[in-house]
Amino acid sequence: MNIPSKFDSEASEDKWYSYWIHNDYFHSEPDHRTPYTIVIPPPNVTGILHMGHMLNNTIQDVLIRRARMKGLNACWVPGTDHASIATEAKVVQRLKEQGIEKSDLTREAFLGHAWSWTHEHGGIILEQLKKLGCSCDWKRTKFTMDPDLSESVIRVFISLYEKGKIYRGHRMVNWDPEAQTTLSDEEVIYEERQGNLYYLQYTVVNSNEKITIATTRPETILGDTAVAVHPKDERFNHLHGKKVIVPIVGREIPIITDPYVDIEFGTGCLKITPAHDENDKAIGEKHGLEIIDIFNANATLNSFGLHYEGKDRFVVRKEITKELSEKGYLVKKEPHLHKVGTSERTKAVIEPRLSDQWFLKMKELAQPALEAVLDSDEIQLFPKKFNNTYRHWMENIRDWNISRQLWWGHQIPAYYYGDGNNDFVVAASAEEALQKAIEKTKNASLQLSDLRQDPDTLDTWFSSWLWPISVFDGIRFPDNEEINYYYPTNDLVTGPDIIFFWVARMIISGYEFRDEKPFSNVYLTGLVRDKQGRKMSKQLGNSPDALGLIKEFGADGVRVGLLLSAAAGNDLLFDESLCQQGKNFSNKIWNATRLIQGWEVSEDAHQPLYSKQGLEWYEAKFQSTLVEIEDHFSKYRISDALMAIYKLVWDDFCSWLLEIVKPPYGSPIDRISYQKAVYYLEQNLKLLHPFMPFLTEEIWQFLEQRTPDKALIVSQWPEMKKFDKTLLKNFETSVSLVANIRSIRKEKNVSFKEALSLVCLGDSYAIPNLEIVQKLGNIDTVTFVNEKPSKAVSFRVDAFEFFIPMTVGDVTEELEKIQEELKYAKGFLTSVQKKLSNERFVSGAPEKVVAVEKQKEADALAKIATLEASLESLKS
RNA sequence: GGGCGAUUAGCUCAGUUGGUUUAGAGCACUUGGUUUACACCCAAGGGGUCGGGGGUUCGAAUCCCUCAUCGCCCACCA
Repeated sequence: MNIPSKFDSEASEDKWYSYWIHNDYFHSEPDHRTPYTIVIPPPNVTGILHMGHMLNNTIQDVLIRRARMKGLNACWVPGTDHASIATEAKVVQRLKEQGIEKSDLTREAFLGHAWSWTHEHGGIILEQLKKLGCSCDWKRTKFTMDPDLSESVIRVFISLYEKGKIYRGHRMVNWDPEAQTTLSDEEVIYEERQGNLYYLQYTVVNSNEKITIATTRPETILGDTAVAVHPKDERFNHLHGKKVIVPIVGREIPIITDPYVDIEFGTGCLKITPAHDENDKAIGEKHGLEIIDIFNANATLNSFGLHYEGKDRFVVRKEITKELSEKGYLVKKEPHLHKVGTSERTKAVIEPRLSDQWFLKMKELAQPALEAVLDSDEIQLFPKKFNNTYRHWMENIRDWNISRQLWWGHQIPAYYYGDGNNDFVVAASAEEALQKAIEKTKNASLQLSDLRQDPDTLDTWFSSWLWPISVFDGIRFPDNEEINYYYPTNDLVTGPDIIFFWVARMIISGYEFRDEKPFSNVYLTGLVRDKQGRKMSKQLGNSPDALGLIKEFGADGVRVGLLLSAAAGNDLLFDESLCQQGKNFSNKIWNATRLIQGWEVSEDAHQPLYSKQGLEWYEAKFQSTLVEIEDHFSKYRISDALMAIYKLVWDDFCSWLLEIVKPPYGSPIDRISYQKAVYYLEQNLKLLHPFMPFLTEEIWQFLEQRTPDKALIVSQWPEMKKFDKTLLKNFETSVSLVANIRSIRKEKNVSFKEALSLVCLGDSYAIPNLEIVQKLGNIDTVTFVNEKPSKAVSFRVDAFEFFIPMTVGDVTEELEKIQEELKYAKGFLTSVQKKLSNERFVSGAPEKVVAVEKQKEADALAKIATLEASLESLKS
C-alpha cells in the first residue's frame, strides 16, 4: 500500500478515534492485571474546553496511554461536575433573558430549567476531549448529580453528622450578594483595591467634645453599636464609660475599651458594627453589644438604612458621604489601599453576614491527610514545592461552610419539625426523617406534612471531594469489586488553584471514608498564559479557540506544542508557534515513514557494513534514550521525556540512522537493513504514541510488517535491555569526523557531490565506523600516513589529526584556525594545571576526580603538541 | 504583615547530593544548500563574566549571608 504524501490529521483523528472506541480499547474491567487508574478532574458540566483543560487532559492521556502499553489495566474515569454556583448563575441569567425571575419559580420548576440546560450543554466538553484524543473509559462517565453519586453525598453528610462532625451554626459567613448565597473561605478571592479612609466625627453625649473615627465603609455607621478605643490609650481615658451619638441615625452608643484596637491606626478610635464585620462581631459578643443588620440579601439597605432603604451599598456609600460632608461630620477623606474579598465565581464584593449555616469540623479530619503528604510520603506532590502550601493550609484549616443558598445541587438532608434551633433531624428521606423526628420528640402525631426540608444545597466540592471513591460506588458499597480493584487511584493531574478546594479535601475524604489515600501522586500543572505572560481569559480575548487549534495543527501537533514547555508547576507561556513545532514534528515522522516505505527491497543484496554499524549504534542509542525517558516519567518530567523522544527521532533516527541506511540512488536495500529500519521505526512509534496518538496509529497501521500487536494503542511498550556504551562513544567520534568534513566542504565551497580523500596521521588509528564516515562525508579513499601532507586542510578529533588534501591557495586561514584551537587548548590546559598544581586539591579531592583531571591534562598536552607541529609545518 | 518559589544564551527552560571538558537543550537567529522522505527541510555556525555584592571550600550556576527585581500562597488591621 502506498502511503499518501501528506498526513491528513483531521481524517486520521476521526478514523482512529472511532476505531479505538469500536474495539473498546479505552474500556477497563477489573481483571488479574495490575490496575492503573486516573480519575479526571471533572470539568463543569456546561463548560467549554479551554487551554487549561487541553494541557491537563493531554498529560493524563499521555500517562494513561503509556500505562496501557506497559500492560497495566489502564482506567481513566471521565465525568462532569454540576458546579452549583456557576451553573445556577447561568440558568438564572438565561431565565432573566426570557423575562423570568428565579423568585417567581418554585424550586421544582427552577430545577426543571436547570436540568434542561444541563442536558443541552452538558457533555459538550467531553466531546471536545475526544477531539484531543483523550482515551477515557467513556462507559464509566459520571456526573456528580447522578443518582448513585447523589446518594453517596447524602450518606456521607448523614454519617458525618452522626459522628458529630457536622453542625449548624450562626456565624459570620462570606455572603455573595449577587448569587445570594454563602461561600466557603476558599471561594473568596482578596483583591487589592483603591478605596478611601473616611474620618467621621461622633459627638460625645452631654458634651461638646467630638471624637473622630476612621472607616472605609461609611455606610455601615447605620449599624454601629459602639465605638472602641484601646484601654491603654491615654488620649481617651476621660471618655471611658461615656456615650457618643452616631451621625444621621442619632443613636446613642457606648464607648468601650478593647485591646484589639490598634492605637497607631487611623485615629485610634474604631467604630463597631457587629453585623458586618467578623472582628466587630467578636468584640460585640465580648461586650454584649446589640447587632444591627442593615442589609438585605442583595446588599441593598433594609429599614435600618432609614432614607437609604432599598438602595445598593455602593450607591449609599457615595450618597452618605455627601450627606455626612454636608452636615459637617466628615473631617477628611484620604485614599487608602486595602484588600476586598470578592466571589470567585461572580466577582461580586463579598459581604460578611451573620446567618445560620452548616459547617464541617475539619481539624481532626485533616490530620491523616496532613501526615500522608508531609510525613509518610504516601502521597507525593509534583513539584514538591507545593508541600509547603499544603502544610500551611492544613495546619490552619478552618471549619468548612458547606451549605449554599442555591437550588442546583444536593439538598441538605435535614428536616425541621419546629422552629427551635434544635428542632430538626438528619435523614436520607422524608420518611426516615419522620421516624427519627417521632423518636426524638416522642410525639407520635407528627406527620410528613409537618416536616420541612432545609432549602439549602451543599457546596459543590462536598460532592467532588468524594470523586475517586464515588465513581466506583465505594460509598454505597464499600466492599464492591470495582472500588477494591481500582482504589486507591494512581495519579491525579490538576491545577494548583484547586489544591485546597479539591485535592486536599479528596485526601481528607479518602482517609475518612476508605481509611486509605485516594491517589499516590499529584501532578500539578502550571497555568496556561499567553505569550506576554497574561492569564488567559474571556475578557482579554487572548484564549485561543481550542478546537480551532486542533483543526489547524492537528491534535497531535497541539498536544506536542502544549507539552514541549510544560514542566510541572511551571506556568506555560502559550504561543501558537509551539503547535507549529508540533505539527512540523508530525510532518517529519510522516516523511521518515514515506522514505522507508519507498525503498525497494532486494533479497540478494548484502548488508553494507555501514548499515550494520549504524543499526547497531541505533539499538544502543534507543536503549540509552529509553533509560532517560523512563527516568523522566518516574519524576513526572513529561516535557523532558517528550524532548528526549523528539531528539531521538529527529536527530538520531532521521538525520543519522536513515541517512546511513539509505541505499544509494537507484539501488535497492538489503532485506536485513530494511527490516531493522522498520523495526526501529515501530519502536519509535511506541515511544511517540502517548504524545501523538493519531499520527502514530495511522503509520503503525500502514506498515506491512508488524509486531503481532494489532493496534499500536495496545502494543507493548519497548523493553529495557542492556546496551553497549562504547558503541555510543565511538559513534560520537564518527559524528565529529563527519561534522568536520562537512564543515570543511562548506568553508572551501566543495559540493557534496565531489568525493574527497581523507588522510589520517598515524598508522594504527582505528577510526570507528569508518564506512559510515565515508558514506556521510562522501570520502572515496582513506589513507594512513606518517608525514603530514603538504597541501591539505586539517582538523583534529580527540588527539588525532586528519587531513583533506586539496590545493590551498592561502594558508592564512588554516593558520588562524589552528591558532584559535591552540588558544583554546592552552587556556583549557591552564585551568586544569591550576587545579593540579594546587597541593590541597591533589590531597583533598577524591582520587577519581584527580585522575580525571590528570587525564584531561594529558589529552590537552597531546592536542597542543599536534597543533604546534601543524603550525610549524605550515609556516615552513 | 507572614511564608514559599524564582532570577542561567534573543525566548522558554535543564543543570540531580558542590568536581567528565572554559555551562547545556529546544525554538529563534546567521551563513550555505533545487542530492531521488521532508524548505513543515538539510548542513554548518554565532551567542551566556549563570540577577548584584560578600562569604565557605582545594574547587560554587550548585552551599551560606545580604541586596534587588518578579511571581505565587496565606493573613481580620478599621
